[in-house]
Amino acid sequence: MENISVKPRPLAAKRKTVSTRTQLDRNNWVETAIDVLAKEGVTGLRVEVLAKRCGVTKGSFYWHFKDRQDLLEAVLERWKEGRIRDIEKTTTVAPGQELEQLHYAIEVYGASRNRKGMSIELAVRDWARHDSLAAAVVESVDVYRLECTRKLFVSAGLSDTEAKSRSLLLYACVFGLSLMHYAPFDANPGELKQRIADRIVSGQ
Amino acid sequence: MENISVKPRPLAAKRKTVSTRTQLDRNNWVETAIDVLAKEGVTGLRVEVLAKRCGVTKGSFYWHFKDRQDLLEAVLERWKEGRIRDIEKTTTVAPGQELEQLHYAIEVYGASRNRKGMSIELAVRDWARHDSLAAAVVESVDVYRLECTRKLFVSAGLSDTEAKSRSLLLYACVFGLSLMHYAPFDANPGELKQRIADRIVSGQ
DNA sequence: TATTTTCCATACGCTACCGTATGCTTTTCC
DNA sequence: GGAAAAGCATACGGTAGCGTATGGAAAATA
Repeated sequence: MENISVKPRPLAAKRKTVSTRTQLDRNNWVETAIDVLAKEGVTGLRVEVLAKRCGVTKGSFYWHFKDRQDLLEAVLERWKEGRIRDIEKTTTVAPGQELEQLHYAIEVYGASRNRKGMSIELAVRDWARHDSLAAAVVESVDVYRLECTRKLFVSAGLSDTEAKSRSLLLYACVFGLSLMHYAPFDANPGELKQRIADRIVSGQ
Repeated sequence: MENISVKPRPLAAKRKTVSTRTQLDRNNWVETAIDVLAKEGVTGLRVEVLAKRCGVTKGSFYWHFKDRQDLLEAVLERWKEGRIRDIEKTTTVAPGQELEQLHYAIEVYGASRNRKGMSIELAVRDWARHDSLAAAVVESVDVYRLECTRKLFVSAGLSDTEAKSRSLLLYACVFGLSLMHYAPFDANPGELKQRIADRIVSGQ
């Protein structure tokens, strides 16, 4: 006797295009989550939305994660690690190259390139305004960043307090610029940014 | 024949404490909405939550507003008006007082005082990252702010491009500082801020 | 005072989520 | 190749939120 009710047979090939790309792990989920975080913010980080984006159902999600909070914590942890590595890479420099490196650091954050990175950054910071764990993570990253940049300024010859001030000014300005919409204010934003960067790293 | 099922009679006095403070209008809703916006962000702006906070039900809400979007637009409009007025007040100054006024503007935004205002500011800016109307409002406010501050710098004697640069630096720094968590970075944040403010408005 | 208008409560259907329970495949390991 | 474990689908109950419909109370007006 044949099967009367034939199921649609949701084969693995149905999920992804061709290659039977199954077997998701925590990393895949976290990466996808960070993608969504960049675009939608933390409130867009929904279990069933992520599942659809991964080509599976939430049955899979709850296999890898205890609950939504478990994912959120993993996202924060991963973001923090990535930032720490990035900071170390950006602020490690040969003697004499400190000012160039500072200029470079400013430029990397700005505008077009690293657009996704900045979206994540802003999403996490907004997240931190309503969540104490996220706030703690942001704070630790901030302190680490400020400290690394401070050392660069010190190496460049600035006094200790002035170095602290410049370091804070640098990051405040970088993040501040990223959430302003000043395109119609000036026809040549490139020159403006250059002047601002100079004022942050150069002089006295 | 008496009423078999006697309703609990939800009198007006049930809503607020004593004074029968009924009769909400659009303004009341918008003000409450901005309060919630400051604390929860735009995603916390829920119709039924607002209603509870106003001491009424959503039946009232949908009397004053077409839908949730209608409220959101009213909030944006009101925020914009308030900002424009505030900018005009802050940047209108007697000749010779420009630099003092710029210092004052920086100080007003910073830290403790005007805490709520900055919360709203950040909430609207995050909102603008996912909503084109909010983005347009933020942009118009930004351009107006930048322009007003630019004039102050010009009046203080700076060149036109330098004034633009400083104006942008000022607001970027103000907003950037507001979303950083740098408390453990320095024991004396007051001095740091003072140095930063000096670097923004003074020199050359 | 009677009637309209204003303002709000209540009840309803609908969708989007979360988290759990249960069973079906596929892989792993013996 | 068969048992155990891993990985996922499906179905379910529950909450929160949006918007509509409708009736009732309160205020304005005649």
